[in-house]
Amino acid sequence: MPGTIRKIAADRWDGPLVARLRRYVELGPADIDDLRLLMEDELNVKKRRDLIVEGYEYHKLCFIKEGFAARYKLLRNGKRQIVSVLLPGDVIGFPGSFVNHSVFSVVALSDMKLEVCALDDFVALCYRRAKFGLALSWLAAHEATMYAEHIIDIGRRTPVERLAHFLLEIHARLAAVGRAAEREVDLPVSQEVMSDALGMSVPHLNRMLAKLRGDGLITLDGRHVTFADMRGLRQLAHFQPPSFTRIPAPAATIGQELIA
Amino acid sequence: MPGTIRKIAADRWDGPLVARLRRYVELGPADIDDLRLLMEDELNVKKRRDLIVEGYEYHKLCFIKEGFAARYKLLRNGKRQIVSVLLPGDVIGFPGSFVNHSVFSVVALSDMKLEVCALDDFVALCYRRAKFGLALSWLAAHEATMYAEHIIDIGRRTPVERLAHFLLEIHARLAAVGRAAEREVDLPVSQEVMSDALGMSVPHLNRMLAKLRGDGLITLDGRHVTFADMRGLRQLAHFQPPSFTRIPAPAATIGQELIA
DNA sequence: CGAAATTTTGATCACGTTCAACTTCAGTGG
DNA sequence: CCACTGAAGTTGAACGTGATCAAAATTTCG
Repeated sequence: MPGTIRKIAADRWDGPLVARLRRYVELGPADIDDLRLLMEDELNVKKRRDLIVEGYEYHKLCFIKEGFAARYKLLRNGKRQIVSVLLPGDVIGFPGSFVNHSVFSVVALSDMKLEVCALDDFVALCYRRAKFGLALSWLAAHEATMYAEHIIDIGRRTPVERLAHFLLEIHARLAAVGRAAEREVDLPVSQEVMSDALGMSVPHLNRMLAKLRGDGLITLDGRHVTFADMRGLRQLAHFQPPSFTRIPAPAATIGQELIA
Repeated sequence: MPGTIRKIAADRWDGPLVARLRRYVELGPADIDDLRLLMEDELNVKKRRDLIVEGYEYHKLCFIKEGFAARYKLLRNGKRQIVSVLLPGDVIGFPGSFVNHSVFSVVALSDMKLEVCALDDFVALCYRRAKFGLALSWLAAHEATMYAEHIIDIGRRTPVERLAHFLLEIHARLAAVGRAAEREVDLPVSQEVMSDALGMSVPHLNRMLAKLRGDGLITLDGRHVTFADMRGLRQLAHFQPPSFTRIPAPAATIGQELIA
């Protein structure tokens, strides 16, 4: 692998954004420099703060460096449905920044560190370097896949299965960014959040948690989960993490990386 | 508006794909030509045929010219959850073509006409014209928004509300491609499909349909729905269609279109 | 230490599933 | 032309699951 020295230099700034995009596409030093220049701001957000409020305009992309958040909608009857739990490496502002009036709200579930850039600036970069537009599409496909799995969860899985699936998903996603060990996780969320994500009541969620424990599939210590029987849990949840293709390199312009 | 003659010529071929992408971005004659060249095939598919089967590789994008389909997953217990109903102008292969082994299946709900292109070819085009990569992102954001709304539906709306929301969504989407009148739709799907989409049993769906009829919100004649009280239905369903931003034009290269 | 948030447990009951039978309708072949 | 078939829609009765409400136990945090 040539150019090692330059590569390391550019990597000095490697936010969660770079790590995330690298799952889909090769990024050279020039790419990373471009990305860094895009960032307007490093933002610190306190727990329980609303980041995006339904009905307002919001045209930024925020990349989570640290902390957790939830994308949700509040219904007239006071019920809340959480659409997705956001972890380090995830993007806030998708898909909200693409519509005129945000349809969902996002709230910080813990203190957070974010990197912010304007959507318009990102789009401008995409025009200059098409690979970023593609990376955004891949990221969107990833997001959509998780949403779809969430639909399956809520629609046709029983409450225990749902919970099992949720635990495995969170574990897999945290492990993918190096924040979880092989067979354990610290849950980033309260039971209320889980129940709002999984479309059930808090007491029932609690009982299902107890059931998983009783069946010897997990052990619990506060919010620390240990997967006692990963196989059994996976089977119960029908869990199989999707593996994403990488974006093909441009055919005509091989070596573009080196020029940059 | 200059260049009218060329524009009309190019517009002669305007599949549902062009109409769909135009919701997000300006397309010039050169763009449309490029798109047309991409298309490998026009495909006819019979009702009940599987288009994508879970677990297999699939790396094409299909644009629906005519007909309906459903993206779904079958669970071990025999239950089926429909993730989304696909209408003319929609894309088959998203997000399935972005993962190594498709997680969902797609089945034709009616006879269909499709335009097919290879994902790799589309990606190659994106490298040449960045706007297509962005268009794909926007389309993906649109898809993700619908999925998210579907999660809300199943998770926290009551069965009647869910059904009402479903009817309104299908109506709005069909109207957007000119296949539905102001206050009526021909449902493209059976009650079994609806129940699998909404995560309830067929009998219950049927009763909720009867309830909407009884409450004077809709009238039914076979699969022809007339919205007797659109306001009331919208309120019941908390329905508000998202409106999408358009992709900003490239700042530096105004007039790029003319060169092409 | 006091106050608030979170987790746990219990009792009751409505809602929606399940299963079953029956109806209606479109297509098909005798 | 009508009987046959299979798919789709409709209705009913019984059961079980998970929501709801309430309260206690526990932890976290100001």
